[in-house]
Amino acid sequence: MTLAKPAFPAPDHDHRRCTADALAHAEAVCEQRAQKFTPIRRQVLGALLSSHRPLGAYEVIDELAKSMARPAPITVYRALDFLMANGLVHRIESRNAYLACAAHDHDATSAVAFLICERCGLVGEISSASFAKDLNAAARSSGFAPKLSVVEITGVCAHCQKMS
Amino acid sequence: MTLAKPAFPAPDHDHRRCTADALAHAEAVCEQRAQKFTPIRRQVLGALLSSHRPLGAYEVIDELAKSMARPAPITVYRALDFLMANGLVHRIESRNAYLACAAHDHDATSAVAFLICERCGLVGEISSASFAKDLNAAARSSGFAPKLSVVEITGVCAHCQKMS
DNA sequence: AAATAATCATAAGCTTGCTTACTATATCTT
DNA sequence: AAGATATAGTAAGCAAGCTTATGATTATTT
Repeated sequence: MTLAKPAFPAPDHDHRRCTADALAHAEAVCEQRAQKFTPIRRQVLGALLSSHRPLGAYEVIDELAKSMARPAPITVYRALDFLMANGLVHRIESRNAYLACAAHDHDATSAVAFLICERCGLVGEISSASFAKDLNAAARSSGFAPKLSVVEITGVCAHCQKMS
Repeated sequence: MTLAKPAFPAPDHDHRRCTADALAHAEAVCEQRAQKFTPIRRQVLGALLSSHRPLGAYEVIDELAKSMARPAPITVYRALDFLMANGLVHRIESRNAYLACAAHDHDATSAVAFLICERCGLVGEISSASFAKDLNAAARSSGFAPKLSVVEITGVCAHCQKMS
């Protein structure tokens, strides 16, 4: 069992830096692929990066409205589509919400599992090659050819456990 | 790796019986818990059992409308809540849809993974103790206390693979 | 029989997620 | 400079998921 990262956003982490890193990473990815990291795209990613919580599309709109003219839904959806296509944003299916990708290293193909804290709402990513293998093996054993896996685990994060 | 069941609904399975079994099981569960298996609850479960596809709430309404006065959304939601609370129906988060539980044997706590065929739309359940263990272990290794896992795997079922 | 609790019906409405259609602007290519 | 392409803005709207509020029924308890 090999875990990629500490996974869950610690309450005392350097969020300033974490945001800056993510934006820098996004820039790098876009440049590398000759994709344009336009102002709205940057702003939408910025909105998502402002917390480690998944935001619904309308929450993103609200967030952006604080610093610019309220964007139309379509504008935000286009940006979200772009960011997802480039692996910079994940969609959390169980919430119909979007989350800035925190793991700047996982390849697009490997399965990612999300840890969603039901207390604070923060979400961590774990990308364990081992459970993905097991999962796919279990699926295949009944003749099923797996493509895309959604793994979302709700529970209580380490920090919130201490608080109780 | 121990699989509980063949998992995916075969195209030629005895659906008549499969429906009857599920209804009988629901009746038994409700009686055992002194819960009332009322007509609407039965009908909603029946609607879901009519296919092995997850149905949205409004699809359930449409289905029921065929054999009775069109029920209001609230009526269906109440029945769905009841059925889910008693483990007779699952919610497929990635589809905002509901599925009659096909595995009448898994305990409420054990993780269930859904196999969703993107061709025929049918959904199978696998309840593998082994991957659940791995999943939980991976989560716990970062101090996270997992409660509810959503595992939804999209792909192509054995039957649809043969058809291509 | 009366009171309590559970269930269901009726009616209305809100929110969110997402789309279609069209125009304008910027960027890149030739 | 002209045309093509990608991106974004404007305006409008739809559909689905779900809720609130209230009153009627039915069952259960006392």
